[in-house]
Amino acid sequence: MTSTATPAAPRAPKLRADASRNRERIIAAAREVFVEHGADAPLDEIARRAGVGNATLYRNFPDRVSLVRAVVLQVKTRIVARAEAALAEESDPFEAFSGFVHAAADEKLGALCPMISGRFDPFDPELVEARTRLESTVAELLDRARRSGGLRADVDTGDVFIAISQLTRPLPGSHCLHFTDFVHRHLQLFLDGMRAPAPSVLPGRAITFEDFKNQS
Amino acid sequence: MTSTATPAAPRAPKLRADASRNRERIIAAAREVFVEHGADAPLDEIARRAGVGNATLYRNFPDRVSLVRAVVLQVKTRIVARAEAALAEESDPFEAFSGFVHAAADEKLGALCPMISGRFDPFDPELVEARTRLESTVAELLDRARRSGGLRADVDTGDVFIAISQLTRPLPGSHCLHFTDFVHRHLQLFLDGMRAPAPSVLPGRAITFEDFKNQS
Amino acid sequence: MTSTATPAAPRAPKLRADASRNRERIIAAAREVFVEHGADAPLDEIARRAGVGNATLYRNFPDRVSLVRAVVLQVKTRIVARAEAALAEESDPFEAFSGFVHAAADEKLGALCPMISGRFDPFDPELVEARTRLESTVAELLDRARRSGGLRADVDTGDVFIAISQLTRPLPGSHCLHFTDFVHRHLQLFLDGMRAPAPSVLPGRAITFEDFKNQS
Amino acid sequence: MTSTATPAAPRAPKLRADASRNRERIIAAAREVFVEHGADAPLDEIARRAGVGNATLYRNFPDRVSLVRAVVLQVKTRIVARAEAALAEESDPFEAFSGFVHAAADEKLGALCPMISGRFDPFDPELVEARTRLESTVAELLDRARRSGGLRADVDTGDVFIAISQLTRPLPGSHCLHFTDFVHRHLQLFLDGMRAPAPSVLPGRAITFEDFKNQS
DNA sequence: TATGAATGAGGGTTCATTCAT
DNA sequence: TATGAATGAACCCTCATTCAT
Repeated sequence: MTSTATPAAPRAPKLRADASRNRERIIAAAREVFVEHGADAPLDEIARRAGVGNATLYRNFPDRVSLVRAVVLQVKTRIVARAEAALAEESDPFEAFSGFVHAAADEKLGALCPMISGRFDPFDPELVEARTRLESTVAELLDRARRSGGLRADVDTGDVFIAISQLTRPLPGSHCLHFTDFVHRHLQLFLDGMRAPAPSVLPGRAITFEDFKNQS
Repeated sequence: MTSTATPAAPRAPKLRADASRNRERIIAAAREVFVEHGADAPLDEIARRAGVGNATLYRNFPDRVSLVRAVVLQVKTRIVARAEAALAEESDPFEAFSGFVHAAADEKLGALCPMISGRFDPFDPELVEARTRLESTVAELLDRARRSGGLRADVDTGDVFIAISQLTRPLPGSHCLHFTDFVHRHLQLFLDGMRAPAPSVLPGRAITFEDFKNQS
Repeated sequence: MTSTATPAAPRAPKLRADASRNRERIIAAAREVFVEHGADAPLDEIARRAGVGNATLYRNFPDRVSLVRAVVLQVKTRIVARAEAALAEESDPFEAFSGFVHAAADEKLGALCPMISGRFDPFDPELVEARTRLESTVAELLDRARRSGGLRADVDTGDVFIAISQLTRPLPGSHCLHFTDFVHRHLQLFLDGMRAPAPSVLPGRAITFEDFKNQS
Repeated sequence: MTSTATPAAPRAPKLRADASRNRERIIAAAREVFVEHGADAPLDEIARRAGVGNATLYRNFPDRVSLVRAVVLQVKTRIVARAEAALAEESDPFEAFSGFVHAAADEKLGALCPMISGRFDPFDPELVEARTRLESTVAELLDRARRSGGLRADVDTGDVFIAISQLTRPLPGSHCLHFTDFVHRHLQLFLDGMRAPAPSVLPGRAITFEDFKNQS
């Protein structure tokens, strides 16, 4: 499904079939390992799990940041797809938004959060594009939900993503895998807090992607 | 004599004045560094920031776990104090609870979350006592809020602490210190989601401390 | 191809030429350093003397025990060769045995003695095989010498190896390298004590390899 | 028994009773620990076992060498006593000598051997005196045995002490405490090899204390 | 190109020794 | 004087990264 038309690497000039396969396997392994062992996981472990030599990993991703970038990009792309699917739904706008949030959580966005410290290039075209698409799509979801009267007025896209990122981050000793149950439970509480009418005044102001532009 | 003045270490048998001072400075430094760099931060950095040699740190805390334990205990103790203060308030029960949550966030509870992986001894008397006091106090806060009609019925103490822990965890490249603004904003959204009447059905069941007893 | 030339490592699956060379150099350096500074000698010193980085040593021998194992195996193998050569001799059986003991001493068996504390896996196939071959060959040497009337009846293989090990251990500040002279002198005294007829009754019972099976 | 007239510290000007007791306890603990854990044993362990603070140990013995010196001196003194007792015996001269060797082994002389690397001052009066008394006493034992026709002519005091030292050194993983059985067995073989008439020609020449004067 | 091996820098920990009470 | 605490140097080991096949 993902491998046929990988939007993650649209500008790579001409990758041989096996090289491209290697690249994908490394990204997949990296995602797994990052989720399991955290962002400081040994790169050798990733290479091993991808079934390639460590030097192959370095050929594809000269440093850790560029590997993280690739993983982040892939996740972002998948989340955009989730958002677009939610937009296409016929259901109640708040429910569509709510469904998207739960779906995005399943992409383990939170697990990636600790990796962003690598300070990406803020002008990286691919990342900028992914972020832009993500923000506009989610903004549209929010707009609809707000107009339908389901969503309180004082929240914005940044609030949504911070909540998803934080509430889905794996707990440290997370061998407790039933932790997944917690996640959707608390996301739901957060979503309930976003419903109109607002029962309280929020401190600060609505957060947008502008507010953490340098972060991803 | 000296021990009564520092409620954080009431059981120290007989510690020399300077040693006790060092111990406190190490814990303080550890807390800072753990919050900034995570639980895997170099112990040498902690020692350096505390102004002691690294071996002094090891004398006081033979391994990383025991240092983390000390920090966790200190934070837990402080949060208990916050909870008790909230109980003593005269205000609306939900507001008291809400105020406690915001106050607890200021203790950087979230920063401790990544440390729990060290697998403490589940029967450690001091930790057990701190946890027990914490749970019972917060349970009382929740009960009052629930009885007053302010709090929805399907949440419990564990839900509160997971939310606080997760929402207050520092973002990775947290040079953005105005991130603190985010925290209270999203805690407030979460709190709003906990109000009665419940607008949705939560997945799973109410979480209590039992559900992560082995974790802290 | 390369493996046949080095009988010391006949089981290496496929080792690159330079890697194999490094491995041998590390073992050689380890043997030197162990003999000089004892089994607790810094591994960094061994790496330095072998002319490789310390991490290379760790790649080849993940822990100290595995390095010691390699050295022990090499020495054992060489001593077996000495024993077999002695068996092949035409001379008087006691002289053949005696010659073997002096030859084994030159392999610095004694220097290995302090290393056995590392507690090897008692079922390690290669070590077991080396020990078995060694014991059977030396038992044969002893048998012949005993049958020829040269050797007293109340000693066995274990007695021989303990004596060799102990009497050839380097003295602490062994800058006195003429110490080697001592060694053969005292081995000879010990050998003279093993001659028939026995002038005294030995305490305890004859020692075999069974008696320190767990030791090597 | 030993504490009443300690010849080990005859020149200490005026030691307070408790200070003197501390000194003795440290030496005793050091001997124990050296025998058990080797010559590199942590000094803190020795202090702990002696029931004193580590700084007290340093006050009495400014560095490791001086502590070792004290232990060696004590052991030498005790062995001299053994030799003098053997001289006083009425029995067959070779048996008297033989009995002394076994008795000296019980003083764990071998365990001290690894410690001598600390390079003592060769002119240290106390050490010189102990060595001189030891050598002359043992030389007398040897002379008598030689004259009685029991001892071969080509061995001397140094040969005896090297053999004792080496054969009584603890084997590395020496949790095997029945190892003690080995010791006397192999000492006996060595002694049998020293009997007259000599069945072989020894390499080198007879060793005296002169040959390792710098060693102890 | 892909690989396994080599490397050096850095963190964790221990211990001999010195300092302050 | 005797003590517990502090210190820094040394060692073990891991891992990101580079090199040679």
